[in-house]
Amino acid sequence: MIRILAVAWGNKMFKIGEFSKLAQVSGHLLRHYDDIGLLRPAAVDEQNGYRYYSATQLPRLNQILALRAMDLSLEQIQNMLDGSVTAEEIRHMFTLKKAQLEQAIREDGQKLQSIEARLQRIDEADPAEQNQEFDMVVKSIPEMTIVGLRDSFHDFAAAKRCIGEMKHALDAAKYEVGHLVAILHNETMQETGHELELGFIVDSAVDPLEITPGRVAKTRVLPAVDQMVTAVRVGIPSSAHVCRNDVALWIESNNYKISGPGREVFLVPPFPGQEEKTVTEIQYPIV
Amino acid sequence: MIRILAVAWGNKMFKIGEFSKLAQVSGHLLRHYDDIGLLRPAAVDEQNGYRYYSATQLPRLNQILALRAMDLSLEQIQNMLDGSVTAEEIRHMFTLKKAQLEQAIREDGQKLQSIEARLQRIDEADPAEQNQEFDMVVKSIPEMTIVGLRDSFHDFAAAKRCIGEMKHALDAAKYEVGHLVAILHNETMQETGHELELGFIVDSAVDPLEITPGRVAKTRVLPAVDQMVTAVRVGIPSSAHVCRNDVALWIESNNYKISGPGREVFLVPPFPGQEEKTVTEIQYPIV
DNA sequence: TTGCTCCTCACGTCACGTGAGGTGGC
DNA sequence: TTGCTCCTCACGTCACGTGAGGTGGC
Repeated sequence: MIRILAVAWGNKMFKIGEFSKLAQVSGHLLRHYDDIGLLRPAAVDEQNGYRYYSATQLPRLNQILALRAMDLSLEQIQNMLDGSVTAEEIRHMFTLKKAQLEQAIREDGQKLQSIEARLQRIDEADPAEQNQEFDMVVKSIPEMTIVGLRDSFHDFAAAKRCIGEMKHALDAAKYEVGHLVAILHNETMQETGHELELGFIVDSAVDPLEITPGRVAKTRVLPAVDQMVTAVRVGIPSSAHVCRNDVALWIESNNYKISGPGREVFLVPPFPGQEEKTVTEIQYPIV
Repeated sequence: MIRILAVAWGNKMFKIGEFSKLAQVSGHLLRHYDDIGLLRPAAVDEQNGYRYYSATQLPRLNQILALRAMDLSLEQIQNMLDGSVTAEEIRHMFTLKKAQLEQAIREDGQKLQSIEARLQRIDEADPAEQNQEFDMVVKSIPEMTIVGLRDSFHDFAAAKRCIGEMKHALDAAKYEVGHLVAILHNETMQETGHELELGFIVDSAVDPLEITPGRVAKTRVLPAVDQMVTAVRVGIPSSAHVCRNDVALWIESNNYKISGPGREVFLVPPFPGQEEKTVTEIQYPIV
């Protein structure tokens, strides 16, 4: 009697529903693993296609689940269990996955910080003034070449005049130029006495060009920046400091630090009567 | 001349390629956002379907990118920018996302720990003995009812005898029973003097049943366990302590703590001559 | 006989990336 | 004219979940 039971138990096969309950997984998962060859049932009824699993397959299923819980792909798991990769390769897979997880955690931490900063600003903001949001985007900016000059400008009008003269001279010399870029070389964001570098983006170096007596526009290569906070605003240029303040605030509350001079790229430059249509991208390199 | 330029600039439209370079995104992303209505081009050529974007659309694109960088779905972003959700709902979305990110970070931290533990074991292991791996899976176990008894057993044979008697009595009483469960009530994993609870899983409560004079099997409800480490092994029961050691090691190196008595579920019970086919699931509740 | 379980498609998920195959613009 | 850019499908990604529609087993 006992012996009969023993044999029955020893060969006991589970239908997919029973086995899935044993292992706490869905039947669909088991069918999926069968489809991709990750865990084949111990037996399949030829007639009706029923899958039969043995309890001795539980360790393998658990192995799969354990590796999956470490975020390995099913393909990686399959290779590991098939023994088609060496122990050294397995070690490498784990090391790689470890690095990926560390990266993911860092990135999620960043996201978390921006959300926290955002929530704080929502709570602080006067509900009446649902302020025009300047959303910051961090991106990397490649190296670019500009032709221009660096000088100290007493006020905004002086800079504007210089830009006009420079554009005029460049047009006269038949140079094809791109966007106007202003680089803010004074650390403090004060209203007057700006130390600015003004230039136009060009494809390749050009010869120095005298704008007015004593003022010469030269080619300079702006270095690539790996992490640049970026905000685009539409509006008159003289109100730009408001946006710059927002950028500074954002940088602070997202735990970054400014690592170099800021730039302003005039995507749509200011023109008489159309100043409010000016489109500027404010950029600050950060770490 | 300048005025003409001004008008030209003010209306300047970018083809998708130019605009995508400005914003540092792929053309495909822009087409996708057009398709789902998230960012429609300022103009579309009826003839050839060319998309034309204005620089004034950059702020919106940047908003999208900024929100996307916080892991919000495009659908959520669309609702936020359309103003079809209230400020309060927006706050809620951020709060929810914050919680999700915190959760993800915790989970990734766990995964990281299991991988680190695994790497350490790979490095420590004797390369000769590519040891039979017992992979641990953490899952939650629902409440279950068993009929059985608790006693102190001097050795394994005594427990085995008791199980046989119990099964016999249950069969005689025509009770349908499921798997055999052993609950290990002594903290130290010593070899002798086990304080054990032995029982069979049943669907519902049964009347107390006298097994041998003085020994009565009673119904008891095992509490559900939220986090249970689980390992399945195939092999003779008397070597189970090896696996239990592995479980303990795993628990320790994954920074968990045992929070209650361990269980052993005999998925395929030991039978004479078939002991090596025994399948056991070892379970320990953890926090 | 009646549920219950099992089966095999086939589509949906999420935010695009990667071609295929073709046309318009300078 | 020749590249270059643009267009619209359509499929792939990853690990299943969710039915649809039908059959076998006790």
